[in-house]
Amino acid sequence: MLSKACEYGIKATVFLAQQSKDNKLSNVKEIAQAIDSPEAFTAKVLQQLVKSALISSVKGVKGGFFIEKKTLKKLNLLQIVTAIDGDGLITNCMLGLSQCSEIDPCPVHHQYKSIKADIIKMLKNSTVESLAPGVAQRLSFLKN
Amino acid sequence: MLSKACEYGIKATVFLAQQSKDNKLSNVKEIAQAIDSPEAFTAKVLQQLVKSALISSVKGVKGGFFIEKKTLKKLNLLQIVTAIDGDGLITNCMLGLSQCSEIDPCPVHHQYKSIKADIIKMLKNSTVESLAPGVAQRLSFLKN
DNA sequence: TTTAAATAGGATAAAATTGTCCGAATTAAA
DNA sequence: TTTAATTCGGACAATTTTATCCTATTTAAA
Repeated sequence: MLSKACEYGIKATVFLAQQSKDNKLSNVKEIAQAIDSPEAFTAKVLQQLVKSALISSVKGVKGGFFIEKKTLKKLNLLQIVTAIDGDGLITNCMLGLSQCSEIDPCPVHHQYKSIKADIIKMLKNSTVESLAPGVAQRLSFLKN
Repeated sequence: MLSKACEYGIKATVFLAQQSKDNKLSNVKEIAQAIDSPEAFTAKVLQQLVKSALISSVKGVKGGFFIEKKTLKKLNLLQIVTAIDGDGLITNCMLGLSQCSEIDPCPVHHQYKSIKADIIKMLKNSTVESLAPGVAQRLSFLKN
């Protein structure tokens, strides 16, 4: 469903949402530890998210990553997924047909349509701000 | 969501369901053409499905693949997905946590739960026998 | 001004997935 | 009985994804 890069990206961003509420910066090492991910690979993913302007970074000593207050209000998982994995989740046919549509559907097009809509709705409704408190209160987890 | 191998496996099986109703065998070349897939790779997938006993094969001249009448009645997409991709779709957490459960959930566990259930239900309800007629009548397609 | 901590970015490596090739075994038909 | 069409199985190759490493750049603080 989601690539590893995307999984890390989501977890990192939810972690950052937590920290950013307290105006804290987090560096790659802290983030990778918090979400139990490979440090260097996570760094690449974070760079991608910075380039996509979903998160922000400060270079140099005492630098790190954070999410702008303004961004925090609106940032949802669909934005992260799209930034990292592209829009395949939205556009791809379940059976991989390059042209699968209402008119020329694959055999499961109609059944899959509503599921895909639910996935997108779920991702869009999941703002990182709404997910962060659960993690802070240890009601949900970013690692085992 | 599904691997390429799995996509080919599903399409091949739906095609075979069609042919098997007329007691026709199909060889790899025919199948690969019908579903627009790489021949040698498709052969591997078909071998996997034979080993899993979801489809059958006849070796030698005039040989090929087919689905037993008995099997045809019950064969659904979940069986094919599980045979090729394993049970990851059923067991995996959306964020890749190795231990994600009702008690120790990831941040999207509860939201994803019902979607996952819908996907599984959809796959289980999609028997190849139910999908084949649409393809035969050109109401749905296995390739563009 | 020097040092050290941090992000940025490029090159490379490892692993997984996707895809190809070839020879062995099987079997219908010439 | 030979031939040719076919599945089967192993080895290999290409591509993509995942992951690591190293150097450059930035910048706060000693």
